Amino acid sequence: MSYKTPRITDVARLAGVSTATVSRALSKPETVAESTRDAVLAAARESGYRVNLSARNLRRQRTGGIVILVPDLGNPFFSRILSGIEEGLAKADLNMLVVDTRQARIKPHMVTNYLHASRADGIIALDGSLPDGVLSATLSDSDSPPIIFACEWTPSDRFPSVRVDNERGARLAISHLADLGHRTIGMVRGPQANVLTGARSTGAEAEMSDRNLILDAAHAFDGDFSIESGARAANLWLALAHRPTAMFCQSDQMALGFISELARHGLSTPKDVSVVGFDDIDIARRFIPALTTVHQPRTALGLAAAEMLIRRVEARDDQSCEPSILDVELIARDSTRAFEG
Amino acid sequence: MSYKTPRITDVARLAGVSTATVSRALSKPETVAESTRDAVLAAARESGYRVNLSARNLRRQRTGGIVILVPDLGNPFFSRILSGIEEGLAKADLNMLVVDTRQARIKPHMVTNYLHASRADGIIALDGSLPDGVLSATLSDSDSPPIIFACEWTPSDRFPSVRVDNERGARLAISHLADLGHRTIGMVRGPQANVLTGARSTGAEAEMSDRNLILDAAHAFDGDFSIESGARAANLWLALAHRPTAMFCQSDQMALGFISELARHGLSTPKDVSVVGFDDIDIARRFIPALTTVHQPRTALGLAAAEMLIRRVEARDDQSCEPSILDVELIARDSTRAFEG
DNA sequence: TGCATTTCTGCAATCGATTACAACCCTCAC
DNA sequence: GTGAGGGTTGTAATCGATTGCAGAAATGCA
Repeated sequence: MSYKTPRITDVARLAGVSTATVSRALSKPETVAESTRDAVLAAARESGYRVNLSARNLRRQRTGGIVILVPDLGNPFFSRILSGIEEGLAKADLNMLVVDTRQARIKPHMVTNYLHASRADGIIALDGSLPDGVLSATLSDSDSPPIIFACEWTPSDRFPSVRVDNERGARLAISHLADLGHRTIGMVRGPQANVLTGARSTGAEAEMSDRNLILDAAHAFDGDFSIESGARAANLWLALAHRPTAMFCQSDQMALGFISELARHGLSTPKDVSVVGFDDIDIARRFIPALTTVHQPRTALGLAAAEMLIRRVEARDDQSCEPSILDVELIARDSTRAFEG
Repeated sequence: MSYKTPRITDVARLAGVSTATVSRALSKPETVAESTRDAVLAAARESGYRVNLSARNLRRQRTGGIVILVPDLGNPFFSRILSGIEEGLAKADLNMLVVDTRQARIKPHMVTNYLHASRADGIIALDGSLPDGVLSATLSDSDSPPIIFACEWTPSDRFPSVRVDNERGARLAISHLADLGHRTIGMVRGPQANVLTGARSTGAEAEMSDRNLILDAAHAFDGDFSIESGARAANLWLALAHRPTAMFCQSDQMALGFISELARHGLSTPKDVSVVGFDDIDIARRFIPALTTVHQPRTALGLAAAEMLIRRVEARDDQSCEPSILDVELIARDSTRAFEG
């Protein structure tokens, strides 16, 4: 005994009205007489009616979904951001379509597929390094849905974005180390082309120069924000003849990898070197030593991104492109200590 | 100068054929003559045509999306599983709709919304603790899409699932500690009602009893798999008059929280207590000390779940309900050592 | 050449809801 | 009593693609 899903005509028949009335009673209740509305609602409940979203979306010319482009889903840095995004989207009854852009880097057309209005009503990109071709296609195609960047952004900055003040964060990190008396400060950078790497490097170097410190090129290592790249940097650091007494790692993951690898070689943080991270991921305050780092409000950032996007989806003419910049904060914990010259 | 998105009729006109032919040339190329096909493809390329998914889905009675129910998106444990799922779904050209079920616990109807065929073609639940009402509704409603569980499962086990052998994992953990000479072993459990808690507790206790060890009720603490609940357990452990010399924590996060909190009180692992975790999250091998734990193949698990679901979506009659059980492995690292009586 | 297949294509119905428009019923004021 | 105007409701077009069916064209075979 299997029943077909009830359709709007079934509800209409049951309530003794037309489908138009059912539709209105359900989505614009105030336009329908109370008695009719009650009858419709009762019929809907009785039959277990649920609107068919494909049909609604086709008619309304929308999809009810927002695509989230994530550089690497396996990276826990993104999980709280996604959580914030989901919270924001749920309010507007939008779904979150999560797409990992790693494969997409190889096959740009995979991403292009998502940047189309029939797939999603909007896009939140957590990945600033999307192929140029993809984005320009998006810009020129009048039919592509609004896109905004969160955390990262594009170098050209032609798209709206929500992010933290990365330069200031980096300055805070350097200030903290300099205030502790460190004079030779090294750095583990993110990927060369990454906008975050650029902003954090700029901020760090500006602060150092304000304080008459210089960044020795031999003390700056390239990483990719991952734990293991931090560990690799540690090995380079170990090989140095003159080691910096403090390190600014541009992500917590790299900081943890760095500290961990040093520990394997018998060196301890902060005794042998002070380390500052960036992000304040969940494990940072529970690591041993607890990591001094620059806090990013990740959930709030995701939420803000969702809200900004919703505004654009609802009012497509709002073309103001001001990035929304959230504040960062240095959290001093146990991975840094005063330099004892 | 803004162009409307081309529709199938535009392509048809351009290629000088009917919409039916365009549709076939695009989705069943072998049924169309080669010359016609070429003309259609050329017209499609020229006009920048992309199929409207709402229309296709309406007609085909599908949605192209799979809903993933995640207990807590902020928890990095899930990120690699999601990554595996995404990989599996992408092959079948299915989207991943991620839903956080935290709010849903308060508002069950929110979840019910997702369990409907017009929303998704299938469901992967990473949350075994969904309200009973929700699931029974799903079972009885012939129109709800296939659902499978990954990692967790339902106590009744009436739904297919993909998971690891949790009992065996727990036995491995206890064996490892017992082999190291520990005779009093404590435990930090997950939430009371959770199936994982049940299986891991059962396995651990079975192994202990096989070895003539007993679990003192005072040595078993309740947690919720989170870092902070591990830290709370550590404080209870500290208050104990007779402390177990080894602890089995039912999640890595709890193990890390436990070790971290002890460190704050000046105790060190494994010198003062040996600790085994469960999951092998990314940070485990980089924690200080590196965490001994039971490895779960999380990406593979997500991938397997996606593939199993795809099979069910494509052949709805396949009602075999055998859970697929993946293997676990104990990874001995530095958080455990021999008991020195 | 003539008839039977096979291959290819087009017509038109269909998926299920939304909504512009028109029609209707009331009430109320003059 | 009549017309204006507000409130409700129904009719039917529409969103854009897919596909069953039947007809047309091409091919095979005797």
